[in-house]
Amino acid sequence: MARLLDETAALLEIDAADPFRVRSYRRAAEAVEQQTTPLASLVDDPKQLLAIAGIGKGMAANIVDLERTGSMPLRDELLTKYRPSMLDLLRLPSMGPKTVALLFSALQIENMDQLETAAKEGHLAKLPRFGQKQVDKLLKGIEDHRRNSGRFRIDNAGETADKIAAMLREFPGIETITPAGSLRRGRETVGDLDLLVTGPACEADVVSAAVEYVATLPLIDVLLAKGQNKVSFTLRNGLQVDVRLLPRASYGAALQYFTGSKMHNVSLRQKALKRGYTLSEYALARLNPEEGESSIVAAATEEEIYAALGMQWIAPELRENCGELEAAEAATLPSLITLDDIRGDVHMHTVATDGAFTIREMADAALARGLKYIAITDHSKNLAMTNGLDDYRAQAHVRAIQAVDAEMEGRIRVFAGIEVDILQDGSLDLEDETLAMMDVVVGSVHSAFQMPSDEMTARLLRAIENPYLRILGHPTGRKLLRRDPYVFDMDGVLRRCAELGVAVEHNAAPARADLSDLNLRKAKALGCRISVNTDAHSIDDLAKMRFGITQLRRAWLEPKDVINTLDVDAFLSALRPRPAHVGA
DNA sequence: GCCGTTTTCGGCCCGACTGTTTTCAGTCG
Repeated sequence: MARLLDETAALLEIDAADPFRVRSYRRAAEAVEQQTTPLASLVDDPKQLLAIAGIGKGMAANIVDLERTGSMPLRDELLTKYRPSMLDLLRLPSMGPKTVALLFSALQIENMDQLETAAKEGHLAKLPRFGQKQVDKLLKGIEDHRRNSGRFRIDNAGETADKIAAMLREFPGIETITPAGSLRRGRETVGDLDLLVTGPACEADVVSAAVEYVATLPLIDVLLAKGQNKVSFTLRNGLQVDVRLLPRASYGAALQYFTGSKMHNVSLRQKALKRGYTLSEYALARLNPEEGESSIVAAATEEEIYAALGMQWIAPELRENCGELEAAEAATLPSLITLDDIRGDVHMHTVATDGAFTIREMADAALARGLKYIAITDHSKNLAMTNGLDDYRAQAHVRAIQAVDAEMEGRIRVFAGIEVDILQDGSLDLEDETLAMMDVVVGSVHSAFQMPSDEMTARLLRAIENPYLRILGHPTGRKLLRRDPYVFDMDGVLRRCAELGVAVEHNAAPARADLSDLNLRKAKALGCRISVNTDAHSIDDLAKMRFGITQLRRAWLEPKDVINTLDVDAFLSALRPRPAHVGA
């Protein structure tokens, strides 16, 4: 529904509608996307729809139509004038609604193939604002779009940011480099990289030399723009990088501004205006300064700016215009979970299956990271390609893990576990006798392609009834940028997990970002015990915990919401109790 | 199309860069 509303906004824009009307459709799309209760249940009660900020009478009617019929009159009408394929064109660089409308009215161009043909055959030249440069840029844009229209994983973008930062630091007088944008906000993926740079070399009178240095970095594939203090370029993998060089005095304002999100900033600026200020990327300033009074109120740090607006400083992960501004005004922001709060990591692999290190090596590495307990959870036999453990090997592996636990002499506890496969019918692929030996049984689905949603739901519901299963591992099976999540009744499964005391795992590895922040909020609301684990296959993977924490923070989670923050004894008793007949 | 300590009309965030417009429109973040 959010996508349909967003498309309608784009079509309205192409139709040259009132820009504020367009914005209201965009706002409604965002509001719809943020809902944690199914819209179907709100449709029958208009009061609940109208209670959502950004949804008024007209939009509520649209939402009811979308829910009941899958479309709405305005969208249908616009689609008789324009084509859905024209929306793809908006993704090309320097292509906005006006240009798309012009191309359609003048040359009947309605998709990317037609645009490419027209560009190559020189038909564009007769249009206003279309010189050779514009045409070249467009052709390059089409090529890039086909090669790489996706976003980039946060860990890969982070590594790239580090690499560029190291090069920038070579320039004398560049001191501080901070990634902003969605990387700083901790989104799972980023569309581009925003790097803010400051230091003596960035002061207004000398900045041009530093700009020149940035614009000639050897890793640049295409230089897109070079301004007084901004350089934009793409890398060979298609990632766009925006570097901004700013004086110290306004660094906080710039950091706030370029961290976003857009909707957070728009709301913040509105609040500033109501207080008689104007906020830009340079400063928070008085609208009408008294004679002889400086207009600048705050600019050097983010803390000053939020404080001057009567707010607590807001962690970047929360800046999505999702209630954080109101909470900051009321001083009721949550004390978000941090990496230091994490004491255990209970999902990892060793050389016994598809890991790269031994039990002892994993334990030593975890100890070095300050963890108090871990669980070794290698694969079970159904994952033959990983050399998965059958009952006999799994039982021997338990004894090997217990031996390492003894070797560690209490410096870190090493629990015996297994990542048991949940089969098609919802049963587990090891005997109860084997599972009974495990401290931590993580149940995971490893094959669910094209399984209907209701079968998948039944499979998970049956699996979590097994009394030995203590953690539902990477529940959605999602692999970011590679695979769609398994589709099932998420609410129903989470609710049953909460009832049974089965913990739900948030897999910290960026490639396996399982529970989106939305689902994490749902899990919390439904009373689930949430466990964050790295699913480490090597000692380096243990560092990925920080990406998991970022997603937890985006879901407004505090230490008490995650069981891995507990001491070892409390952690074990937070898990579903093991069946009584196991004995002492 | 939404919204209200300026409440049913008249506002709605702010600035930089590009290209080719000789004064600024369109795009972008």
